[in-house]
Amino acid sequence: MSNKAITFERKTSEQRRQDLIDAGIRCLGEGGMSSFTVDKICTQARVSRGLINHHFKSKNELLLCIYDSMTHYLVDDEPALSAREQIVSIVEKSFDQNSFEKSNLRAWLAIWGEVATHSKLKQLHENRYRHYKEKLVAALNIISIERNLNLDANAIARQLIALIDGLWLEYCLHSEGFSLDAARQDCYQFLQAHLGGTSFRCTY
Amino acid sequence: MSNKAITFERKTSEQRRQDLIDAGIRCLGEGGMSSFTVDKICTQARVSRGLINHHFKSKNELLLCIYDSMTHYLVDDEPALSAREQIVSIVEKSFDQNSFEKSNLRAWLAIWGEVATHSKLKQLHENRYRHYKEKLVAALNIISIERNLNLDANAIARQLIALIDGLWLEYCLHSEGFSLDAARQDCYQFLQAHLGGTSFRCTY
DNA sequence: TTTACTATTGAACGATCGTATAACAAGGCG
DNA sequence: CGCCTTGTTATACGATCGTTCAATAGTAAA
Repeated sequence: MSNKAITFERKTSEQRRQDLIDAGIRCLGEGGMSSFTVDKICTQARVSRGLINHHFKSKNELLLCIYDSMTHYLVDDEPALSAREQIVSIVEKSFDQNSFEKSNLRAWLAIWGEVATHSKLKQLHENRYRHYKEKLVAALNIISIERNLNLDANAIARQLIALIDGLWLEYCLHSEGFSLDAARQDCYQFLQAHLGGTSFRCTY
Repeated sequence: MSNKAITFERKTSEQRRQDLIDAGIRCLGEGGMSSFTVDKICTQARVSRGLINHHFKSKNELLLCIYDSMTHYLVDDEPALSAREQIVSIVEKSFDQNSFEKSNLRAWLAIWGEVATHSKLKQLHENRYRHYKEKLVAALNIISIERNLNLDANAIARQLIALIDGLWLEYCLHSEGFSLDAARQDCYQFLQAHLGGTSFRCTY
């Protein structure tokens, strides 16, 4: 009975969901939204086609779960950090070796392209973005008060986010002459110019 | 004979190509790459489905022509302008009322998502980008020499492009609290910080 | 008017899309 | 063992995808 031929691998629902999420991200990274296909996702996950609709209500729900999975690392708060450390943490996470990788960036690009269209995805994205930006603005305001700078925290946050996303975009679309360190330095140089001092030149 | 019922409108091949290009851009703007469908494009262009493959070798060739059309305005050189004026021109064009519009941005986003995948589109995009960046670097170098600044023109160009694209992206994905003037000011503030003086604060 | 050419339509094709569903396999529990 | 729940496969379905092609409408030249 233990030698009986096993025709398929059986997993926990949660495990299989994660498999499908990972497979979906890989598909998005390889061929964008046009590769985000039930067929291709299930092939990637080494699973029969019908399985997606067993673990997810629809392909769209899978996409939402994928977005959730991809943004999860941005949400975990570390309240123990100082304002400056929080900002540094955001920059470092953005250009971390793991996340700042071609296929991951392409997956992001594909999702961004859908955000404008899908209302639920848009809503989810706006919530994440708001949380992300508010965190940044709060940290900037603390620094502004600490250093008596009278900053326009909102504008700086907007510019920093734009800079980070723009650097991602540039790296994703034409990586020649690009490096993580250069991107990091671009951000710290920007922060230094606005917040003064050498407190952002450091390596973290 | 002049009163005979006209069953369809006949146009020049060139005119019809442009119609299809415009329709394709509109589709991309409305629903991203998943709305870039022969059916929808032809409906937009008020034309029968078969016509795309008469005027274009394939849907992919249409996409390349669309990219060409969308980037055309970036390529036209105006050698009469000074270095500073060239940079100002780039910023102004980027946040011009016509190009900086939701549906246009969404079309760009959709195309960016495809660039990573399609080799021909990627090649075309890299050429355009190289030309664009070189123009910027050259102008920055001139200013650097004029003002004795010893700039890292390459880094500044990279950052400025990232800032512009990132602002586009932010506006496209969550436009709340965004304005063209704010984006323009962000760019000029950035330039002022690096190039000094008040020469980039001006209105153009 | 005839002829040649091109723009246009509309139907058809095979392929692939997302989803629904029936049949089956595996494991827990009585 | 038999029953029940659930993970999994395989197939089928209608819709839509991009492309091809024969037929038709309009225009310009002969």
